[in-house]
Amino acid sequence: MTDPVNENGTVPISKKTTPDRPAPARRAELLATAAEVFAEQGYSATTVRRIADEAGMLAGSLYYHFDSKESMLDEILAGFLTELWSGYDAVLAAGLGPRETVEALVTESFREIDRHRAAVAVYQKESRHLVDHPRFAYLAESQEKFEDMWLGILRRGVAERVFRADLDIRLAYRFLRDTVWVAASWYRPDGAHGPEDIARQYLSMVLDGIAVRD
Amino acid sequence: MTDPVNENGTVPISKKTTPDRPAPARRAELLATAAEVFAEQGYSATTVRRIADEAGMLAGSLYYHFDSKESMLDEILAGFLTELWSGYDAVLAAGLGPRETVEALVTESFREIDRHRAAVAVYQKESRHLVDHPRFAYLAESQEKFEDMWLGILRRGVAERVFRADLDIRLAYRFLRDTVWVAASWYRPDGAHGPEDIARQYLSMVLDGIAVRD
Amino acid sequence: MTDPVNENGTVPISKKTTPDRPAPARRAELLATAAEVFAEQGYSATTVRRIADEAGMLAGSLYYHFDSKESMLDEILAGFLTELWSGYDAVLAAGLGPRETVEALVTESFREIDRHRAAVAVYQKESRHLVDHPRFAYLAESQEKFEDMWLGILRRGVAERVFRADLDIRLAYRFLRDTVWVAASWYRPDGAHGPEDIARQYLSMVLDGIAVRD
Amino acid sequence: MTDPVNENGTVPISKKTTPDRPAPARRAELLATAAEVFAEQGYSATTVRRIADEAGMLAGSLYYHFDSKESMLDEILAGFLTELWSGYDAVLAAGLGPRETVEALVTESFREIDRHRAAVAVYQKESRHLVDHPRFAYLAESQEKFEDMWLGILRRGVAERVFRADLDIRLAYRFLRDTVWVAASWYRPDGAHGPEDIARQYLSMVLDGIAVRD
DNA sequence: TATGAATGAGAGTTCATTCAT
DNA sequence: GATGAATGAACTCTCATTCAT
Repeated sequence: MTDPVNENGTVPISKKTTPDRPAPARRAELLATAAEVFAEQGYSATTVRRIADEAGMLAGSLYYHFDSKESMLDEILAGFLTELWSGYDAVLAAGLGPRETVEALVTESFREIDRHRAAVAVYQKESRHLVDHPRFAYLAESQEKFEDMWLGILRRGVAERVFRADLDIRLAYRFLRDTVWVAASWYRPDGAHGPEDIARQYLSMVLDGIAVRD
Repeated sequence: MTDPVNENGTVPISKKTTPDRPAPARRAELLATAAEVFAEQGYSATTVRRIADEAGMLAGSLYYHFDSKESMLDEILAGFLTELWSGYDAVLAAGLGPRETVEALVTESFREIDRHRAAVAVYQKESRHLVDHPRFAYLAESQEKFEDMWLGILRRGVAERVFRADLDIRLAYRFLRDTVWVAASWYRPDGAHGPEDIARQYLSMVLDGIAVRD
Repeated sequence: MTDPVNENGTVPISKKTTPDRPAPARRAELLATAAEVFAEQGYSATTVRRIADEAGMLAGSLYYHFDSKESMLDEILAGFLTELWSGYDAVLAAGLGPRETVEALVTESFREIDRHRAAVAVYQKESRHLVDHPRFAYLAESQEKFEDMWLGILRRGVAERVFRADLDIRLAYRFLRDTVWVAASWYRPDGAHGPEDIARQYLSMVLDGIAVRD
Repeated sequence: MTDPVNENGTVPISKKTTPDRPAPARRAELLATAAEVFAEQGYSATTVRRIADEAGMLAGSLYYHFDSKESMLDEILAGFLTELWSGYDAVLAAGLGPRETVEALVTESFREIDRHRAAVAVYQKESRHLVDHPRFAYLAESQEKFEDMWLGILRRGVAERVFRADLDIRLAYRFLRDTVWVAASWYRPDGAHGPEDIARQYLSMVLDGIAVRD
């Protein structure tokens, strides 16, 4: 399992009291463990002791690595968003047409689910009631950026007669957004088909529907 | 084993402090309040004091009406499922074709979201990690019934050449299931269009896709 | 089962806010019920609701009859002591010899256990940590009187060569005192032998020992 | 089924938070403190705060060492019984005559009262209503063993013409049993005479009575 | 780096008690 | 006389967090 946090510095806000020096590898492991437990039980229902158990240490020992339970959540979410947007930005920079952009973004999303399922699931579950919390202001920023991105693509698609003109754009946006991310709740990377496979099938349903064409 | 929830919402809760007859109105109010708070903050992050505040009473007073915080959750979820299945069963009994059945079920789901948004949101958020809990065994039963129902309809639809033959049935099932229910997280009943409206647009996307037809 | 409280007025201290008028019979029943439950579970572990359940009413309804849970305990203990001392005083007034007085007192004690087993058991269990409580000052008074009485009898018995001269009087006092009252914990009035029977056998052991005489 | 308590005081408690090895000393101190308070006020009337106060810590801190208030009680009682039976078994193994066995058992009992007065007092006060509780099933087992032991000795003593033939064996058993243990309620180890002293005097009364011989 | 032991705030829950009806 | 609903204080217990070792 790889590390959900990237090279440090791009992680927004998280004030770090713990020294920069000691083993970033251990941190990463611990964050992965925490994400897994958060995903399974929910952030609030997860005890710091449970995470420690899973990591083979005592609860207090986690505080050598992290300021608080909340800062673990922070790092997990920020790491996820940083990585996700780095992928999205690359897609957007490619200057594809609306349909191809949708395809690339959805595929990119499934790849992220594949790589960091737990982090995505945590984001799915917790982001809604975290947006009001000052520390997690970047969630609201990201969501706004997300919304702008999708609405823009959809509008362009409609304008270019690639997407249906009778769509309620905002509804279609929510449909797309949710449809992709809830997959994090059931996706298991050891499945038969990889993320690109699943993305292809999802896109087929989303773009062309499940009904046969007359 | 059949569903442990019975007719009309009064679910078989283990110990009931109050008899069946008196003041089901107050109970219902309190459950609605609890559902609202659970939906907003998550079950675990919700304090019983918060629910009581919202209901204009003291925390301890809730225990005149309910055994525990958990039993409130239980009643909310069981009540929701009871009502949902009563709607679904009526649809299934109507003997419609696959496409019409899908349309009716999705519409019915949005009606349920419209009537009991909070309960649906709670179900969305909490059911995953509750299935292992013996008390909530009926969740697993319901989910199985749900899956069987949808897989059956999809298979029949494919057989009758109403749905596309190239679908991964299990994937399509998850797609349909999640797509509908996540709407509970953003739907607000005071919106411009009612549940039937939204159902119609969702169905249009799901059945025919968002892309223009060639 | 007869009433453990006697004609009112001899009951020490208990301030009564509830009217003197209404049905003293019902009070008596309720006190008997309370004593039974206190005896079984201990005063502290007994909930007022449990007493009410046993009496076929709701917890709040008890407060029509009594000021508080404590005042129930008060009436039970005071009633018991009043009755006990009325019996003891009669014995003491008879002017018997030491051995005969011991026999009469022990017999009287077993009669009290027979009549009001629950009250006696409550006294056994609770009196120790109640003596410091101002409301129950009469317990300390009674115990002092009790001690004086027994020590006097024993000393007289030794002086009159009725009791063994090598006895540690204080130890013998405790021995006699405890020996009798703990019987309340196992005595059941429906047993084969009545209180006089048991008293006789106890006395035989206490006075003459269990070993055969050389 | 044999007694669930094993050799040397470490009783099979269900869930233990702390491993067996470290700091059994602190546990023991805390248990002694708890036993003292339980003995004084009764288990139910004792708050966990009070125990913590007495131990110089905060209430919550107790839960680092013990699962619950109940598990403290459990350890106290099980520890007491373990030690008691280890003493009793040694006596029984010695193969003494009935009178000498009674003397040795009573002496052993007073030694136990001397060493663990609080635990014995707790046992005295609480065991009666705990026997129904599954967790404390070993109390019932111990009581049965106790009864069998005493009845056996008494019967043998009668058969061997050491004890009086006219005794009601069951009554004599209760007499012996209660007579010894209630001493825990007043015994203070700092008294003039040690446990053997008191045992000797008790035995003298029990075996030969308090009356002078004809 | 990690542990063992503790803190302190706050959670869910209980329960004696009150009171309008 | 009794009920139904609520209060408010206190209780057991949990848990994130701290810190000397």
